[in-house]
Amino acid sequence: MTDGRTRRREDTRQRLFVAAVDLIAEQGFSATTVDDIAARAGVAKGTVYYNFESKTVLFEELLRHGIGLLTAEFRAAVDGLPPLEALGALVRAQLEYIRRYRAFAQLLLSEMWRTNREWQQTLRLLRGEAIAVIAETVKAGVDSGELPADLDVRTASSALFGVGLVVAVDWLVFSPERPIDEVQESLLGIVRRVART
Amino acid sequence: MTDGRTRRREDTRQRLFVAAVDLIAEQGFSATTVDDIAARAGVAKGTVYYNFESKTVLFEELLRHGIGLLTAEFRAAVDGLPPLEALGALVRAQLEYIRRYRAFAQLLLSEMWRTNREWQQTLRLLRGEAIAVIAETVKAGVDSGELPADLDVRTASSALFGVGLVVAVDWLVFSPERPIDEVQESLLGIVRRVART
DNA sequence: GTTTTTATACTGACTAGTCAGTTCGGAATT
DNA sequence: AATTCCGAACTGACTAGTCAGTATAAAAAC
Repeated sequence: MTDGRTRRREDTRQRLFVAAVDLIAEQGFSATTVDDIAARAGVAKGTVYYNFESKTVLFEELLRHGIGLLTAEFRAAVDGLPPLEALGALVRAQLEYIRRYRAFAQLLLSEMWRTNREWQQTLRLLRGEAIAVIAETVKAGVDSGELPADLDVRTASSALFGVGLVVAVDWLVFSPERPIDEVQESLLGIVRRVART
Repeated sequence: MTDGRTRRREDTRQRLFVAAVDLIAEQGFSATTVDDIAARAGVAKGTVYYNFESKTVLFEELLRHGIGLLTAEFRAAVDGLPPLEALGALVRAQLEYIRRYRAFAQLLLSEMWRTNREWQQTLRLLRGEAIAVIAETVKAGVDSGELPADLDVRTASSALFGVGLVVAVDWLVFSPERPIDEVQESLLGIVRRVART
């Protein structure tokens, strides 16, 4: 499994992911060509098709990979924490993630609300997995009375997810000169205020 | 000015705008072909190029048109109101707008944070105009002490703009069965809580 | 009030170019 | 020896933009 060959191949796939993420975040899926992706990854075009069935499949696996990481970080962040603190930890984890994988976040934001695309179903599913972690936390908070009882769990969870994404990416794109810690503070402030019973 | 010819032409342009908005909202700018737009508008492809210089220019004029409407509604909404009420009026105006032009809102959300696109500069400028109205209101509120003094005007304004957009579109795409009034209420609730000094 | 002219609006086949995906012999890596 | 990658040529479907020609309002001439 981790012999030289598989490692080498994993490395190529990783380089293709990185190249694809950067380009698609900038230009969108359709405007990004497979030739571009191969060139930026420093790889021949044939290699792309040796490693991935198609451009669409490459993108889908990319989404799976990226959101999988995010979901894992969400799970790790809330582990064992009481609801209110878990909520803060989620915001921090999301921003930490966006800071690290800004291009992927930008890509997510741009492709998340699309309809009528081949991979839309995949994206919807993955989004659900990430939000489920948030929803569990919110539900626990509402059940235990630490969060307002009138809070609608599903709405609040997806709103939280989307708002973190939009505020952080907005900052990165339109005010990149500012430290992202400020986003974190103001977002935490907002969430805390809203979470007050 | 309003003879048969100009009216007919205006009508054609309007139909092209509507067709383009719907398709681009669903598929994105690059994935939408000029043939598609023409077909949906019930017009020959040549007509698109008779009325607009290029696909990009059509899109830019569409953005100008759409955001111009939004900015005008913002201006009308805050007119003469004291800061706190003006803030609520802005939220309501934005949601009212999104309810009416949902495809345009979806399109905005998807294309807003792109970089390296020909029309990116235009979009950035237009976004600035809309946010300026929000910023004026927030600034007046901070100056008069009705809003927290530690509120950063620029950040708060763009956050408000983005959050309204993302929450509303998220709702439209992922929970369209719910009445949008509920979004308005919960958004207003959030803004009110955050605005508390 | 009818006919002729003109300007405007539209048409759709056509061109020139692009891009996803294929193919495959050979080179490099393990 | 087997796997992985290279690279370059090729195909076929698709797409932005063009342009010569048509239709039709309104204005001009009769």
